Amino acid sequence: MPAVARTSPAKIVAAARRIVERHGPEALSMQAVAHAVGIQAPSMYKHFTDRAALLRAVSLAVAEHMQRAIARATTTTNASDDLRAIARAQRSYAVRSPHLYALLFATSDRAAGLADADYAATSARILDLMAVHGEPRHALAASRLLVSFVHGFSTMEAAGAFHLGGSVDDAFEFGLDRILAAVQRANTTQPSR
Amino acid sequence: MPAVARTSPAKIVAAARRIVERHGPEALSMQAVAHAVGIQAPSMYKHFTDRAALLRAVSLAVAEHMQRAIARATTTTNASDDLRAIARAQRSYAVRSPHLYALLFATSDRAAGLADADYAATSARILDLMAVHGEPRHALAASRLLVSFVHGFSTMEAAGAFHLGGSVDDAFEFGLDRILAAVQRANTTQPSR
DNA sequence: TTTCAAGGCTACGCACAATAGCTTTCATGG
DNA sequence: CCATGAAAGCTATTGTGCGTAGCCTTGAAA
Repeated sequence: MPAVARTSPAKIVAAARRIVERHGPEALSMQAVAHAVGIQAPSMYKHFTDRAALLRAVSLAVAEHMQRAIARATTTTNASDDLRAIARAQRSYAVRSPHLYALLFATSDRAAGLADADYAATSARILDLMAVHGEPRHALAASRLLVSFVHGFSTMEAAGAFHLGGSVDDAFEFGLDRILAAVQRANTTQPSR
Repeated sequence: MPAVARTSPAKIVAAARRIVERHGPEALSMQAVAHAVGIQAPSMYKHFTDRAALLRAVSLAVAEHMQRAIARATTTTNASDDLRAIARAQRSYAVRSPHLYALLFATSDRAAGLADADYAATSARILDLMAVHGEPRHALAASRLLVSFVHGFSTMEAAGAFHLGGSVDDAFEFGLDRILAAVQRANTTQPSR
């Protein structure tokens, strides 16, 4: 290859990620990232075609990171425990890094939204686990129920929407318990009440 | 009052709302709104201190509009029907106007997020209904479960996240059924299975 | 050693937010 | 019946940020 190479796409993404994590996506200016990696703003365009592309790269990196965190959380001992672990890992990530989490679901004019393929791995894992934990014919709907709850809860918690008192942790566990019980396979040891 | 008055805050908010609804929040420039109401961009600042204030006003108008839609949906015949109706109304709104819906939950640096008070009415209504439908001591957690599901599902549907086939409508009704059954009061006529 | 492209730079154009300061219009009070 | 003053408009301007144009440097490869 050719010339001096003062930085790299990976370093740029890392710097951009840090900025978004701390100050939100609108704080992500090409200039800020450029200075963080020691180059001038226009040189950014040698690595990413535009700001949207950079944001997409950050989204992708975050998605991979979160999927790894989720994968690490599963114990593979039993399906419902794994579903719980995935749910907790997702919420934990969302609350710890709300800006990064929001990025994954941003729909704003396709600026940073991820392609279907990026969710495929985790979706498939949840679907498989749900087919074991519950009735296979309801596995898709049950997965959507669980995933919607976890995503909605995490988003609202991160946005500070739960302000009526009561333990937010307890509410999450309550929801998790009720959902898993409600979609549980009939012939299991634990009865539904 | 004083002078010509070619427009009004209400008209400006209406125009701004239309722009956000159609093209998303980032399409909301002061110039675009100004032209839509027939004035020049700097004159906008005679009505709103800055862009964030305008966006906040739009959020508020949308919140009121959606709350009215939700209030209209309730039949007051029985608690679980009302909870279902509220859930369906919220999802319907989110899917029909995803940009406006997203605005209500935007946390981005407090740009457009709403204050606690704006949610109070609907929150309280759901909490009351849930106290009737389910065990009162679990009403808060059960409300959070239901609301999280509805919000998460609506957001993900609007973002096009449900792409694995199957009926999205059915999945929503499935989730609603299971949640309401799972938090139902014990001494009710309808058994949980 | 010559070439050439990657990766850096400065200079620039454009879009948008926001401010400054002027002008117009009408409602009110002398 | 005017004089005043505030509301609401305007043009001009500044600042910031995206993105492009075009030049320079360097090292790898021919």
